[in-house]
Amino acid sequence: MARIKTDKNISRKEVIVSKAAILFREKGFKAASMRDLAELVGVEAASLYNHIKSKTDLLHELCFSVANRFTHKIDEIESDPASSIGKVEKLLRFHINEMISHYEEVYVCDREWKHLADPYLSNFQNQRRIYRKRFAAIIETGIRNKEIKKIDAPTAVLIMLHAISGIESWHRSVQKISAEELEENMVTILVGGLINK
Amino acid sequence: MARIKTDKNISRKEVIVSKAAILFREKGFKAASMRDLAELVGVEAASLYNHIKSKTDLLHELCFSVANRFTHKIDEIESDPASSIGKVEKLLRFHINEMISHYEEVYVCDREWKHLADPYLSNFQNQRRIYRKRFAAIIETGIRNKEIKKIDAPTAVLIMLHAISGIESWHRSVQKISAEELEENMVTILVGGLINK
DNA sequence: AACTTGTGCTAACACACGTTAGCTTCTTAT
DNA sequence: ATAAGAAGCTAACGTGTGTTAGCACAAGTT
Repeated sequence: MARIKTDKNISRKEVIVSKAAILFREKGFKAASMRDLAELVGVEAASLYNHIKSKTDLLHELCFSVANRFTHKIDEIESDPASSIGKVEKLLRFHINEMISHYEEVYVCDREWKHLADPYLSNFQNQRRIYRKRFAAIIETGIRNKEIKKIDAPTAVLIMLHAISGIESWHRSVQKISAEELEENMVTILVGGLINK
Repeated sequence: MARIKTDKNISRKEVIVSKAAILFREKGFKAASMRDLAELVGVEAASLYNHIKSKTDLLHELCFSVANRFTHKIDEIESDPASSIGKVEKLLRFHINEMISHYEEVYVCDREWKHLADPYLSNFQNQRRIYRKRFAAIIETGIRNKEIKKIDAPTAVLIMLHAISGIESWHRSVQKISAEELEENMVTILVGGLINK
């Protein structure tokens, strides 16, 4: 009889959720089976249900924990006395670091949210839409300030957010530059592409 | 008895493949069932097999037709007497236009290739790796020429390619800027982020 | 020590999936 | 008109899926 190993302060459910992130990232939500997950956790599939409600629930858990982190960060940044370009850079660096250090969860949230079920799906889409609007608003302020080139702000947001998800390829590459170098390169190119002049 | 409608010069198989692109884009490869596809085509699921070999085969078809278009384009651009930055811009514009006008196929190729089966999977990964190296090589030449900032070329490639896949969000947004504006904005930001001063 | 709760197991269900077999019907060429 | 091939249908297969029921053992509490 195999027990799920837990360190102090980490519930068995949390262990399952984080293993699920790894599995969903690797295979995709639909292609990952509960039996796969059970094997990864070291237990029989049915045993998982002592800790979780359903497979979809795992996805909820992952998606909203990530989404909430970003929402809190943009709250913080909006009330930060920095220039617009400074705010953009801060947000960008936050995204990059999240993608580097919480790779699996962020990636799964990014790519697999489509498989959420209503009402979570609508909630998620809403939260996402609002986040992007707030991000775009920061850029628009920068454009009015002449800090930022005259560009379409939603397009700029879309470029940034998707460019960041490219860190997935960095994670899987064999010859990696360091995380710090990666961050600096991304900021140089992306912020460099926005700055007026 | 419902027949698959075909215009001149479009085989029934091609109709199925292009409907598959739409479906796979919307639901993801694994979540899309052959019965879904059949309904979209206007026929019973079993009837599809008079025209195609398997579900996976549809994915092969899609992925390689897209990948080959990009391979041919980079062949063409490499032997083009343009500056490095000019080459990058041309390739970037090609990607953007492909993503705009062959949305479903390009998107599916981008996101669902993981579900290819060997040996196609290895072939695809190989082709992709080589393509990215060639793209990076163009950028590296530009860096040596001082046309392009001193950055990590593979990172620049990764940013560009992923930024482009953000056009997905543009497609699904209600208030769209025009395709031309989108292209110009993306080029401004991305090429602008590379140019040395 | 006794009891309660938590955690695991095996077995099984109901269902959805990709695909095949076998037959019918429509289209086309002789 | 008829034969041949293309394209459709229904029925069914085997398999893998998420999940539940029912039971056994372990841990924690009184």
